[in-house]
Amino acid sequence: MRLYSTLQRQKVELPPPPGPVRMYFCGPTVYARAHIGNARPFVVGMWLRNWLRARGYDATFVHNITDINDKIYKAAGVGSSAELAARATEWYLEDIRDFGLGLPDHLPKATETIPQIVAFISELIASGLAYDVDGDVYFRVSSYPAYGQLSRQRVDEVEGQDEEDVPSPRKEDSRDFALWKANKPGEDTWWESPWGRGRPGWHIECSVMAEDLLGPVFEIHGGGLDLVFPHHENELAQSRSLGHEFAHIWTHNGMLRFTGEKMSKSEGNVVTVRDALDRWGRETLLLFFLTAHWSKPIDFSDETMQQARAQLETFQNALMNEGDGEGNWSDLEAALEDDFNTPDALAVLHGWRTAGATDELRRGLELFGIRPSRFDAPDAIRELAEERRTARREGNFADADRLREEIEAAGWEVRDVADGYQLVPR
RNA sequence: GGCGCCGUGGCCGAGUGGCUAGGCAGCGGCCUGCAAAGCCGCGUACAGCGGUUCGAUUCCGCUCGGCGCCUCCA
Repeated sequence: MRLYSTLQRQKVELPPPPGPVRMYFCGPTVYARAHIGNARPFVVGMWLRNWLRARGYDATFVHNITDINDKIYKAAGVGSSAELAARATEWYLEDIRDFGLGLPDHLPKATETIPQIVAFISELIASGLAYDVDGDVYFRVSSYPAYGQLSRQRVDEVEGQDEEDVPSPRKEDSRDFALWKANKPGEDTWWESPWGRGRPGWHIECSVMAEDLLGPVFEIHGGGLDLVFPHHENELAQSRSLGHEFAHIWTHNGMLRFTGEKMSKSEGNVVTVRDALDRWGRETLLLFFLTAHWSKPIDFSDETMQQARAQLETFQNALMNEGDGEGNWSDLEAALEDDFNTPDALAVLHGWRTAGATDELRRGLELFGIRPSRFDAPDAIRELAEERRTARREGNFADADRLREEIEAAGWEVRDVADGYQLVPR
């Protein structure tokens, strides 16, 4: 099993089963409903974990929730930031549950990791890798010569990472980034720390949550491509400067595009997971994600979603009857072992479909959480279909056609098959 | 300006130095009372220009175009 890693710029082999394979994928900041792009790391992470387990790996998946930061304060306005974060966390949990892929092994929250974060920052300070100024603590970028190794940024060309537009005069170096931020007026959520009241910076929480649950060395760190710099670069710097290997493989999923651009809250071109689920259903959405390689961008549009839906229907049709074809499971393994190539895997599934290898097909789709539903038509529809069947037997095709139209008007399609009929929702 | 990704047939989308990807849509056919589903067949694609090579969609260079990051962002 190998995966393309941003750090090494090539596919990196995973140790053989049972591993372990410990995975940490960055989750969302909770201050609004998650959009579909936010869901990609979750979906890819769950697929990967489930697949690794199926392959005999001891896989652990940690997916964090950032429930404290500037955006949350801002979005909460005069309301309670903690309340907003709690509500948005529930939204997110509902959303990911509804994908039907199961849940990560751990869903840590930044606000529940504060003591570990404080301890980690203290260690950085004690090692001379960080310094505090009036209640703020910054990581000293110059103390870590390998800084920039992940994003291939040259340290001297990196612009300042100031949270506000004005460079902070308190920093030794504009590239230094905050580990701890002193509480400011209007910020209603804070913790006591050796540096005074405040709250953790964005990057440190991920280093700490990952190491807290997975240890100082783990196999895979994932997240959106937009997090490579500065977020992941900073995580890597914090942890490695303390001598921890931290993650070995860094996977970055491609951006979800909508109206030609990256879907993002700040652009406003957003479709929430909730809306997409309601409109298209979870299986179509999953199939949609399957159509593109995880590392590539993917376009969300009516057309691409309709194509996904059409594919899903062909699978559903195939699984309405048991086939007696044979499928080669290793074909699917080959596709997934090589960088988790789901479009390639999809082609294998279609091969099984046309071959009538329904056992393998069902098992293969199940891996991705796609479980074609049974179609149980309501009694009223069944009665119409029975009536139509009788009419057809008697050669009364005018009535048969009229009944079909009635059934269609009620949202169902009748298909005449060898031993009767099938009812499929339209 | 710096770092990086990508451009495959109407659409989506893998992949490879020479051998059919696959799907969706379309067209033709089989099947069907008519349909639907399914099956068979068809389009003969790799942005452009150079270069390397016996041979390039696949390697190198340039051009054009799209995208991401460098600021919060999955």
